[in-house]
Amino acid sequence: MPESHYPEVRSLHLFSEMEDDNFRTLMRGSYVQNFPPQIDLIHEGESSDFLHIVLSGSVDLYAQWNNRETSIATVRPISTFILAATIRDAPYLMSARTLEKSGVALIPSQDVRDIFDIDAVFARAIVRELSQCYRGMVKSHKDMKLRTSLERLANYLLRQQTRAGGETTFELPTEKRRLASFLGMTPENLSRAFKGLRPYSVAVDGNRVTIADADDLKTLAKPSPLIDDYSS
Amino acid sequence: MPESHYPEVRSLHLFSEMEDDNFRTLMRGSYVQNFPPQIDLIHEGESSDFLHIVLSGSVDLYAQWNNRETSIATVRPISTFILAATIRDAPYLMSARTLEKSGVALIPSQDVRDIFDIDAVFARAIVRELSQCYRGMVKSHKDMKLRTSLERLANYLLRQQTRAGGETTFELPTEKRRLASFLGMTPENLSRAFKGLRPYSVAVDGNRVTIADADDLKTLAKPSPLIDDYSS
DNA sequence: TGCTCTGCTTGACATTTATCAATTCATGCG
DNA sequence: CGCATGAATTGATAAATGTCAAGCAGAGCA
Repeated sequence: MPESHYPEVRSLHLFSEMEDDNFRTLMRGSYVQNFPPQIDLIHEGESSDFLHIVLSGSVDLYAQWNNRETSIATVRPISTFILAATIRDAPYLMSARTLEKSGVALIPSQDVRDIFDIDAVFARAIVRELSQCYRGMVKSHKDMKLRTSLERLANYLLRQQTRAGGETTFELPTEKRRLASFLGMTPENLSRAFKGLRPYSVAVDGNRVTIADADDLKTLAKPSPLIDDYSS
Repeated sequence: MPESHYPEVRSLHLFSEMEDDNFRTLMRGSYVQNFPPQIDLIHEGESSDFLHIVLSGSVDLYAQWNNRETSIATVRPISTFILAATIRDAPYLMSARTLEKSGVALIPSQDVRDIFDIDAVFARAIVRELSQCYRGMVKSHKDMKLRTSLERLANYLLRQQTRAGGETTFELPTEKRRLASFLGMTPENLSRAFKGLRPYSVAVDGNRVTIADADDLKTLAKPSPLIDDYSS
């Protein structure tokens, strides 16, 4: 990997505190690649040869079974993905594809495991990252099992509004078909769900969403930090 | 905690390799308690004061939202739960209640974090445990999003059969109402789903399930190691 | 034995969600 | 500009799932 990329990788929680020698060892074996949109980076079931880091663009994590497919998460810069598979040296449970033109760093899994064994600071950082991922997954699971699709959409919109700094109007960061898959519904149903939110002051025009009265929407959505706050 | 319990706790992957001094420090601050059935041990939203270890009996992890409740996992001896909350010093995302009379060890979270910071072997063991939990959660999530309730039940039964050593007939380890909640359906629907599996050689009598022809059932269930193999 | 409790099952019905087909809409391109 | 493409929407319908109410069955107990 060219040294010009070191600072941005180093700025990740995962790498920011570790020994410089170990960091440089990790980087030396790695490389950065640019991918066009819609390229499969990894596929579930494969063995995990590299830890991946999204440096630019965005990557969709998804899974398939019996000819069905579902989107599980979107990874945005700068974060890692499939850390758990790398650590356990186990097969990927999810596939990953670029959503747009994206830069991805690849660090050999074996190097990660080696450094993990000798750098306690790095190991602790991994624990923090993993526990965050775990809790995120628990929250998604609760969202899925406890809410109807309309409620999931309502809460999703409120989260996006927060991400957009609380603006009344904001852009959906993703295609609607993919959003539907992420929310566990069909594109047709997502369309209807948007209409179903109109009585709660939600208006949609293309990718532009307006929530005129967030408090009104919250009476339906009933957001909870134990499901919707992805920062804790 | 009485020293008589040390060996069984020590036998956990999480503790088996760590420094003896550190292990004893952890144990000294801990205690063991016996609980009757249906006792709430922790409740979601509370701060995580203790890492819990199930020594005997069984514990249900569940979550609530808006007056709805769903069962997320069952913890059986000897395993820990809510490790991620302990490590992050964050609120519990799930509640836990005893399903039967159960013995539980409680280790102060602050002690776990302290030892975690000074014992690299322990930190690594935590990583392994956490990554296992994470992958388990991903699998549950895929199960939920990619399969119908009938398919989830079919695969659940095949997993239970494996757990029971592959016997044609085995016992459900849990109440049907809780199984329904775990599988993300109502008890009524679970009843109907069992009937729906009769053409696939599944017979139910109370808690006793017979799968006459597992291959037949598999044509419906299409089990996949990337969803159903909880050991990897 | 009968009683009571609780969980399970069943049936009728309502709601939610998916599927299929057709149409509209936006976008890029020759 | 017109056309082709793929996404989004809409309507009609079907399938899956939930809800409500009633009945059934087994466990514990007097």
